[in-house]
Formats: sequence, structure tokens, C-alpha cells
Amino acid sequence: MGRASRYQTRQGAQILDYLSSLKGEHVTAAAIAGRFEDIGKTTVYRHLDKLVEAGMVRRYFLEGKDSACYQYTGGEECGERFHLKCESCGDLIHLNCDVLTDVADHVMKDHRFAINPLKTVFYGTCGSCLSKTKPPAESGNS
Amino acid sequence: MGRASRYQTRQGAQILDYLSSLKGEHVTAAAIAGRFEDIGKTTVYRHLDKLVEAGMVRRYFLEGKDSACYQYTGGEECGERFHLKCESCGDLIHLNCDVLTDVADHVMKDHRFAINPLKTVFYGTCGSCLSKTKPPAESGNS
DNA sequence: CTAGTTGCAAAGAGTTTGCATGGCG
DNA sequence: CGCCATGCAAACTCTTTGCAACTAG
Repeated sequence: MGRASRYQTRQGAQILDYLSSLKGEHVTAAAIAGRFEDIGKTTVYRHLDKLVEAGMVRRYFLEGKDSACYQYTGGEECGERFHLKCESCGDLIHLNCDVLTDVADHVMKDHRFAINPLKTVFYGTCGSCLSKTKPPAESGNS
Repeated sequence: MGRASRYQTRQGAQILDYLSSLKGEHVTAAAIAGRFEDIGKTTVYRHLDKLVEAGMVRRYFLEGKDSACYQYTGGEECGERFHLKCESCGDLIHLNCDVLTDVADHVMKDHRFAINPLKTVFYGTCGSCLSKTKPPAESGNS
């Protein structure tokens, strides 16, 4: 597990290079295929599969999205990182905060539940969008 | 927003009835359509959409599954509640804990992000599944 | 040279949409 | 009776597979 491909090809290099350059940002297969016009989408999918299998890339689904998202991790787990997903602009914010680690700890102790920070995503609204939109109205419904 | 449909129809009643009878269990649209041979899958999808929009049902994707899963929540019972979703058994645990409220507060202050508790789901493994599964290996692997 | 790789086209799976008919109010 | 709901078929989107040509080692 660490071998993404046996042969070194231009396509493989470009894809991995692009993914790593994103430093954790997520992308869809379509986005990658779109970025490289000279790489077929089939190839993109195949490399993604191998990278995921090799543990270099993480694959997951985002709420409301019909396509999978991929994120470069470089083989190592991205620590205790949590994610904040803005429902307004779709931005994905990475968070490596002690408070959140404490929560995981608390939930484990008091609720017997082992949180997986890698898959947990907090949905909400980011600062930028909070400013743009009207601040009032939002509390509780029905 | 609690109105799933304007007209009362046999199909709508059967679908909602079935969903609520599952008491939290998750089902796929295909499973529902398969259960009722006299209800078209199109209708199932449309009702599901409305129910999700009305807050009566939750929609999400399970790891490795290519189809969406739906779960009845009843709409009214989800105040400031957070949720814990077991990746192993699919169980959804409701949590209304101060610590989590504090987190939302913290994230808002220090990270300028307004968490939406209604959509945020913590993924991980529940106590039951932790016991069933092998206890070792848990903190990062590579 | 050999075997893994590429990518077009087509197949598949899940979900959505168009449209004419049917049913609730 | 008006309007929403239904459902079949077709359209769509994302992802996988078949297969012949290509290329890294």
C-alpha cells in the first residue's frame, strides 16, 4: 500500500501533482478531468481509484452532491482535522482545533461514540457568507 | 414548512407510513419502490424529495453505497440536536448536549462559522459496534 | 519486447424530467 | 372542475468496463 502505479506516466504524474498542490482541498473527478483536456476521464477515475486504494487520497460524498469528492492526504491521515462546510458558498474549511478534539473526547467518554474526524463535516455558514447575507432570521423552525 | 404534500394520496400515505414504521432505520429509494409494486419509482423519489424538504426525512450517503439513504426523523423532534451517525451499523444517535452547543459557540467566535446543528452529523462508531469489532487499531494508521 | 496504461465509446446504475392521464378537494 | 399527483419512458449524470492502440521500463 503505497504504490499508486507501476509505470510512471505523464497522466499519473499530472493528476497526483495537481491533487497534492491542492493541499487538502477537495475536488471532483470531473474537475480534474476538466482541468486536463489531454487526459481522459477514464484515466482520471482509474488513477483516483488507485490513489484511494494506496491511501494517498481520500474519497467521500458531500451532502447534496451527486459526485464523489477526492482529497489528497499524502498517505498520512490528516490528523485530528475537522471540516466546516459552508452551505452557502460550498467552501470547505479545514480545522485543527483543540476544542474539537475535546469534543471527540467528551463524546467518547459520555456517549460511548468514537467520532471519526476525517469523515465528520460541520455544515453551516462561513463568515464571508454571513456578512453578505442578512444576519437576522434563522433560529428554529416548525 | 411541515407540509409534505398538498393532496393526500394513497402513495404518499403508504410511503410516509412505511418510513415512519422503520423508526430511524435507513432505506434507499429503490428499497421503497421495490416494496410497493403499485407505486412508481418516480413517485417515490418525488415524495422523498418533499419529505426531505419538509424536514420529515433525512437524506445521506453511506460509504461505499452508490445510492442515497433516507431516514425518517419526524420533523419536529430535532431542535438544537446534533447527530451521531455510526458508520458501521448505520444507527443515528440524537444528542442534545451542552458541550456541543459550546462547540458551535466556539467555532462561531474563533472561526467565524455558524454551525447548523440540523445538518451536521458526526460520523464515527457507536459503542455497540466498538465492542463487536476488534478493539485494537483505532488511533491513526498509515 | 512485454506488460501496464490510455482513452474512446458504450454499458450501467441512480435520479430527474416531460407529458398525458388520473385523483383529491 | 381545477390543479396537483402519478407513472411510464426518455433524458441525464456519474462511474465502470470493453477493447485496440500506446508507451514505460
